[in-house]
Amino acid sequence: MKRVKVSNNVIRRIPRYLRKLDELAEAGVTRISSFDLGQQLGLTPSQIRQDFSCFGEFGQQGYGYNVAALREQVASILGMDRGFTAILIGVGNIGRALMDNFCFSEWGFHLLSAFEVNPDLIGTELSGVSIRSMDELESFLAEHKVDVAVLSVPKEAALRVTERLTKNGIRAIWNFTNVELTDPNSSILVENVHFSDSLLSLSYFISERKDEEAARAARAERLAGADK
Amino acid sequence: MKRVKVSNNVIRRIPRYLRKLDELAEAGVTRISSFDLGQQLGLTPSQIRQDFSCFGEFGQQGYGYNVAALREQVASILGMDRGFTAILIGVGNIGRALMDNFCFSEWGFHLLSAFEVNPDLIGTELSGVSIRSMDELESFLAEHKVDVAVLSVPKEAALRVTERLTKNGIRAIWNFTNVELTDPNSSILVENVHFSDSLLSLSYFISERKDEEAARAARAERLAGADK
DNA sequence: GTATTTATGATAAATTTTTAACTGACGGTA
DNA sequence: TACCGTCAGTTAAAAATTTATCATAAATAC
Repeated sequence: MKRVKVSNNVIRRIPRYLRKLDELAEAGVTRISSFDLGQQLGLTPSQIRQDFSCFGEFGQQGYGYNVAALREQVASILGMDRGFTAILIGVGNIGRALMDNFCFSEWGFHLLSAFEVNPDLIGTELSGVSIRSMDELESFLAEHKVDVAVLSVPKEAALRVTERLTKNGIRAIWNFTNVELTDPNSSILVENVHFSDSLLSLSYFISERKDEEAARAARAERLAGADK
Repeated sequence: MKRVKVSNNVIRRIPRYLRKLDELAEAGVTRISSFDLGQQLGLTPSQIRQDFSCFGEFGQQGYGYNVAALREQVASILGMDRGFTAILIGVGNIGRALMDNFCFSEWGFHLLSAFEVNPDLIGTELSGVSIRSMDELESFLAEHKVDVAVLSVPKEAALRVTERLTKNGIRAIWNFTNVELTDPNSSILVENVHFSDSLLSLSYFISERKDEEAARAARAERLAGADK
């Protein structure tokens, strides 16, 4: 597969393509043009063709894209076929929700184990994944190749645990804590799921809309006043 | 406050500023320059000044920004002082995690109630928030001004619930289901928290890094071969 | 079998976003 | 109180991203 330097914006769109393609396949759609795909995702056909062209030529002139074939290409671009492994740290509410509801294998990941400090949980299983003591973390990492650590510990523990992880070979963290782990001069990959950032963005957009509506109302008011 | 059309990229950075400013305040820092703030966030000073200039003049030449004052400005930009209200639909794992761990009020939101179909949960409380039957949804919405619906129902229910919500006046959804709700020709604001998208982006970056390392190793190999 | 339509991939243009440069206000200091 | 250095806000330049255009290949219709 072609692998030139691809912009961040493109990469953030690829998972959306995957999701849409799965949806199309399920609906029995076998081919789709960049135009129709764009319609469904709110993107221009140009952008879609440009995005895919970063990785190769997956379409056919006069036909469009084969849904199943493109889906496989996209999955491969994202590394879903590489058998990445993960461990989860912190079986609190979020950790449990992930273990219970989030199907790691559906996205190409293998969740090897979870780690906890709560003695009531240690030794038990959740969705077929064993929960180990945090004391076993280092030895486990020494024995297994782990690509990603899912960090779902309380805020206070985040930095301390991160240090233990990186000291023992972890080079990618999926971060559910509200702590900014991203260290500019570190080679650790950190992917943040900051709930608060997301909600605050939404809060901004709602505010913006309310302001616009208020301004529109005020204009209408003035106009009505000038009329009489 | 100034409110020109601000790009999406800017808006996505504002919550990060808020988080960092809170962190600085907690550490006792009272003033900060765009240069230092940039250092800590991995952004250029220019970009930070440019971002804030979309909304007004919050700094002082020769001094920098007052951390506490800027924090309040940023909070106001995001609408945190507007007293937005929310309800939560679906007290499954994710819903429970949000009610338990996510402090809505910390971000200016008031979580009025949750809604569930499971009879065991209906009538109970979680973190001081009452759980009502889904049957009461319409009447509740008729009686309360609700700005945001937090959608944490199973995938299958997502579209059906969304329709009920929008039919009853909900105009903003914080979506935790893995369903693409965003309808291009709708005025409903949807903010998605797609775990899978996030993980797959990380998966891409890990793949990219592995490929680079493999390529580097191969080059070194060839060089060593040419040497002898 | 030929013409016509469809729709890609490549290239070019337009737009947006980011970065750099500049001006001048303010604070610190002697 | 006058000087110097700092640093915000603004303007301009550069870079990146998105959109439009075009040439052409494949599919479909006749």
